[in-house]
Amino acid sequence: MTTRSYEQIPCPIARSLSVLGDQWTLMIVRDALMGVRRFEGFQKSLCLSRNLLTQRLRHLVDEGLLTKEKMEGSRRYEYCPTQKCQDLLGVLVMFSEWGEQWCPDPDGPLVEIRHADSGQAVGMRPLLLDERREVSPAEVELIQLRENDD
Amino acid sequence: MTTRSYEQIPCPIARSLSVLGDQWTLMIVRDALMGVRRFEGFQKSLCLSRNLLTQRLRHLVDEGLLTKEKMEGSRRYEYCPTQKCQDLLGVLVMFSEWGEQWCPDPDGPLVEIRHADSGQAVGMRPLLLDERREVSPAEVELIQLRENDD
DNA sequence: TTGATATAGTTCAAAAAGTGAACTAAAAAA
DNA sequence: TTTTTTAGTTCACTTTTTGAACTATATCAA
Repeated sequence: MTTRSYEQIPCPIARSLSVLGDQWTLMIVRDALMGVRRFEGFQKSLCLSRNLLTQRLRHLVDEGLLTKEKMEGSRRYEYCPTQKCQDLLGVLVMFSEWGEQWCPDPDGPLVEIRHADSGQAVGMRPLLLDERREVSPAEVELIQLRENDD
Repeated sequence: MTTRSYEQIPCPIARSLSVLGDQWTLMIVRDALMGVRRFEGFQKSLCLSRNLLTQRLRHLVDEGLLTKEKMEGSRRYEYCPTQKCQDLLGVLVMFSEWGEQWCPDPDGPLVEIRHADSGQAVGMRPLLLDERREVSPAEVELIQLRENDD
């Protein structure tokens, strides 16, 4: 299902996409990071077929992005995002920024990225990691260090 | 092909993924941003079937992420990333950072994100947009403003 | 100019994956 | 206790993807 040819390509982007790069996984992660916890919640939010949802949730649990935990005071389970999953927030924020810019919703933004404490607007911006100084996205390069030797 | 049920979900992440969220599109974008320009280049780099590559390149041209341009001094064409495509660099950087952190390559990083002028390491970090101040990713929230009413 | 090779696709059959609807079993609510 | 909700499973059907072979230009080399 989510194990592709490009899993072999020695590149962190390829490795990420071999875990996340199918049609539904990132949408499930999105829901999980917005607070959805249960099977029916994901299914109603995304309208994907129930057997696929079963597969995808299992995949996310196997990959350590969700844990299936017994709910307190109940015998039912809920799917909780792990740190590995929460660390995808930046990816989703970038998708959101790109979507707002290049395929805007006529009714205005639906999702907001905010600073939890202050409620201020937050964006992901390129920063020189040692100086902690912001630079223009146009000055950022993606460079492949070695050749893929397979 | 890349037109999904969640295209209807009024969310910029969903809209982005309805354009980019299939198995190969983001890998083609990755290649394009690393300098690949031609059909055989993408095909050899990614080892995807040629007919799918044809479809995906057409899709990317239709969506305005690549242009098919005549090469100077030749009658052949090349696929060049547009600004819309270059604006996906931040998405790829986030995938790369996540991949390095959570599925590291035993042989060390293969892709580097650098400041073009100085060669310094760059990362995408959450910034309060008005103050231009960096905040912790843990303090960033993704909030859905309205309900999806379909 | 000719022949060889490289490039950019197309075509098609087989395999894999996704969809949608119906069904099941346990848990929770009335 | 009966009903409803939840969390799946099953299965037939459709769509996508794969892989291999084929085609038609374009470029190169002699």
